[in-house]
Amino acid sequence: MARPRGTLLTRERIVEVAGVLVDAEGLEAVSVRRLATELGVAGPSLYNHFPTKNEILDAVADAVVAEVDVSFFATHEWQEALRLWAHSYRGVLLQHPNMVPLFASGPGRRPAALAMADTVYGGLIAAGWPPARATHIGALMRYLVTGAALGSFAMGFDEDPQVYAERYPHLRDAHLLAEHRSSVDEGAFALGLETVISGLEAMKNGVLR
Amino acid sequence: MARPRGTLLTRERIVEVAGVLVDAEGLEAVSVRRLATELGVAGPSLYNHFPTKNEILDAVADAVVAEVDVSFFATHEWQEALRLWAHSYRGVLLQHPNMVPLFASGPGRRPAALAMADTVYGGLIAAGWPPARATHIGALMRYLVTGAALGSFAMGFDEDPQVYAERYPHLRDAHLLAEHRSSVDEGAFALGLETVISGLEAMKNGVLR
DNA sequence: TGCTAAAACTAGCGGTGTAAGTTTTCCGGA
DNA sequence: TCCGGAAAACTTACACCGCTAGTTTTAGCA
Repeated sequence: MARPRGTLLTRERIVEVAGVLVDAEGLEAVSVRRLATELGVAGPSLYNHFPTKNEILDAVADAVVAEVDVSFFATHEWQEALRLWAHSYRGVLLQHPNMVPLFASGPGRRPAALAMADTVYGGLIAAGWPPARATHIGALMRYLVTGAALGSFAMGFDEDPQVYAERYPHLRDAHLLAEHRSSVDEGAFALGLETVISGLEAMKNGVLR
Repeated sequence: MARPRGTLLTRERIVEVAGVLVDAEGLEAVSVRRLATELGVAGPSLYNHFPTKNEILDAVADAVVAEVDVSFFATHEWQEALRLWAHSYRGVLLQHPNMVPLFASGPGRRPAALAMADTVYGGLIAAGWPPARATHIGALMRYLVTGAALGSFAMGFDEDPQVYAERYPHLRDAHLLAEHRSSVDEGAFALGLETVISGLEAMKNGVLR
């Protein structure tokens, strides 16, 4: 086959199939040849649409970020908007756990990530926050959400309980955490979110600093 | 050469050299053959000491975690201990930016990570926090620190300012952030840390909930 | 002293990302 | 309407990757 009649590949289709493959089988399952096979195409054909495998994965990550709902900043007060946005953000990452490592290495300056940052920053400015603080708040929220997603993904207490008891006395019951992990994660995340938001509220009202 | 007179390789030496290599040239520079060359040894000899390349990198990550200072929980009140520990933790990660992706994929249950969790959890319990809350607090701090390290590593506004002005109106001056990045990161991290700690203080005194 | 386990080696397998060059199809301009 | 160049698929191939297998020599212990 040389050039086919209809176009077989588009950036969109490549990104979509790659995303499905990552979700289903993990990052290591995505090789150029494997992804091409999944698309019904021979290996290096993908390089007609992307210069590099990493750029494909970056685009996948960006498509995921695009799922985050930032509409709240147009309809709610900044406190509630932050809260709802953060939960949406975290929810999206939790739905794609295999992609979390992508956010640890790829640059956070793809279109969807920038659009999200733009909306959040704009919303905070409109709410009266000084630019420097708005920058801090946006960054801080990102830390919380990505840190939480990363933590959920990476942590795990599933070894022999006896080993724990001997070596790490305070973690004696930590092996129990495995089954409660998602609830622990939610609790810790909510704790952080609420303490931060009420701290910010106090700061805005001049109670702090 | 068959088996040499003196031992050429030890786990410690492998981990140490691998760490130096990651710091100097990044994760992709570490291949088994390259690392072996750096150790003055032929490729697969490393497999006499580690079953897998990933386990080498896990050990490197764990050695980094071991640098974190957790002694404060024995000498300070829980608020100050949390603060000092978090800063130490973040400082260590910032000194090894190339390793950040390791913390996004590797399991957080290597010895040093567990020892750190044990100390923190124990300190919070000793300070009177109920176990469930102590778990949340420990997890939350981890979210903050790793999220911040990850953010510092991944973020970057260094493209053409004109592109920003057109597409992301609120980020018009965001390209300026590149030069102030470390100060922004520090500010955002400190903001999170302080709001969280004072929120926790209020909670412990029964002001909240 | 002799045996076993350890620690290095060499050779090689299947897979990886990507470059190079080829062929065919599509599409815009004369 | 024709035609030339870009686009999009292909095949081939390279250098490297993680890792396995089997070999040899040394070290340590009975």
